[in-house]
Amino acid sequence: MTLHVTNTLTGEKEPFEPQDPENVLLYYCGLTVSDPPHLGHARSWVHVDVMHRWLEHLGYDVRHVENFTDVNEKIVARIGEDDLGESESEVAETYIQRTIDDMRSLNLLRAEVYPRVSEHVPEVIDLVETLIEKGYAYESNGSVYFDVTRFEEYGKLSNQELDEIESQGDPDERTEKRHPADFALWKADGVDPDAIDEHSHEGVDHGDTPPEGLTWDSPWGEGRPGWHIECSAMSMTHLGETLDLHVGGRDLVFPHHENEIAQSEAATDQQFANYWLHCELFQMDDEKMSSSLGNFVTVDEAIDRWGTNVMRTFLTAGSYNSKQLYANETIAEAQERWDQLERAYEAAVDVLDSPQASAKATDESLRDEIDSAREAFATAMNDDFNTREAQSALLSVATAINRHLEAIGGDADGEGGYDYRGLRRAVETLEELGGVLGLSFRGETTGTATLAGDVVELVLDVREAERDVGNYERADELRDELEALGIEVQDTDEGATYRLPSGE
RNA sequence: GCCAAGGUGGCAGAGUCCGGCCGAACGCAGCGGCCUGCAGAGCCGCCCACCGCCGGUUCAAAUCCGGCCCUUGGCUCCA
Repeated sequence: MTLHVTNTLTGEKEPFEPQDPENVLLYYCGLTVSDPPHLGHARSWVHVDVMHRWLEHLGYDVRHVENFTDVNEKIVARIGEDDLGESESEVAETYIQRTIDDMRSLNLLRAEVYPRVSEHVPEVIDLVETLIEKGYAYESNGSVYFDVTRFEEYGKLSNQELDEIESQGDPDERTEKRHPADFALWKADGVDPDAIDEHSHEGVDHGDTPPEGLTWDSPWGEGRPGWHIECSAMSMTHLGETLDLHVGGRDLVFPHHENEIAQSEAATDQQFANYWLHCELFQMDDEKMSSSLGNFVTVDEAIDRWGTNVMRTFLTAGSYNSKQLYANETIAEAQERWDQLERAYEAAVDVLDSPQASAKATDESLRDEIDSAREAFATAMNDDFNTREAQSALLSVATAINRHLEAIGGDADGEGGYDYRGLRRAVETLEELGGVLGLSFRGETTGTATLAGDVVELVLDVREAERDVGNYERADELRDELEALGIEVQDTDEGATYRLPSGE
């Protein structure tokens, strides 16, 4: 089965065929860097990252471009707040750095480039000029608007009729516009102080001298790029006129992506993107998580608390295009899934790297289960990146490992022994397919050469001595105390084993 | 009001495009058993679903068609 994706443009699940059979041009609508990234952003990032990884797994060379919108009145509104910075670009850089740090801690593959609006203003101006020349845009009081009535297919992405769209943009723009749904490509002058007020955090008062944003000279006078135009300018600059995949949040379908299509296709007469994929949003109780509602958990808080692997397991616990419930219970479940994978992985590595792993032992059912898990994983991912099903396939590898270890058990020195080739295949499968989900197994087993590990072993030796003399009360205390530190202790036939908390 | 997505067990979440293998996956929670000094982990088994409601098509529907109810998102900044 080949890869199929759900295309918002058609509403259908379609076979994915990039223009060039070896390359995929992927554009992801990145953030406006005016607030710290939250888990909602992380959810989309991780899903795009998984798409990227799966496409590479399928053999494509993925050219992934992701922008930072660093010119926006919301950024200007943050000037002077906390230690964010004293200018629009300083505030933007503060948040860009934070965003990049978060991306790294989520184990995201790097994009080919992360273009910023402030470095693409000449391209924006060129594009706006083209649109005016072709009659799709008009200047009004130093601002330039896109004329939606000239673009016949306007509304094709969000399925709306033009006369049902009431208006776009600030109220005071409306007098300058020919049609209420026309949207700004270029805005005259600097940032409107009212906009600063509107976007400032509560309690922040800039007084009589509101901060000012950047402006650029243009054929229409000093001004700033409109909100939507930058994505068209940047994606064309770095990926060309027609993208294979354009991905973004569901909340951007209208007006942002609709407007991108209009301005891009009007300018180039080419289809802007062949496949539009939209990531669904988090649900918190009965509303979405968002910056503007303030009901978010930041990425760094989440990573600190749960760790990268658990967060990625959580974020891929549903399909990218279905809503996900954000709740402690759903995260705890992800924690459990990840622990199962990691425990099985570590157990397999332990045995694999032991003399009990035999060159001749073969466990057909282990091998069969790995093969069918690999197939199930591929089928799931090819079916519109069904990450939940993919996780399920991974878990079945873990079960197969445990079953094999259970079956051989303490009898490894006897007839059978552990199936070296089977376990090696299992370990590689977890690494490879887990890697597609961006999960990384620690690759080392219990008893590592860390100081923490040495100390734990020391405590376990003491505990073992207590057990030998039947002092179970003290032994249990020691175990409880270790577990209070996050160290899992397990008594087995070969003595106690332990797992350090992730990150240690 | 208009546009879009969705309503599946106690929770979460696949399956719906291509009707039958769905008496509904995977996981969590719950219950038994194995193992264990105990616990955990693991293994084996079990419990819980008339798949929002009503009607239709069909030999056969969670899956197709029609109507209705409800939820969420978009129509203002938003992943």
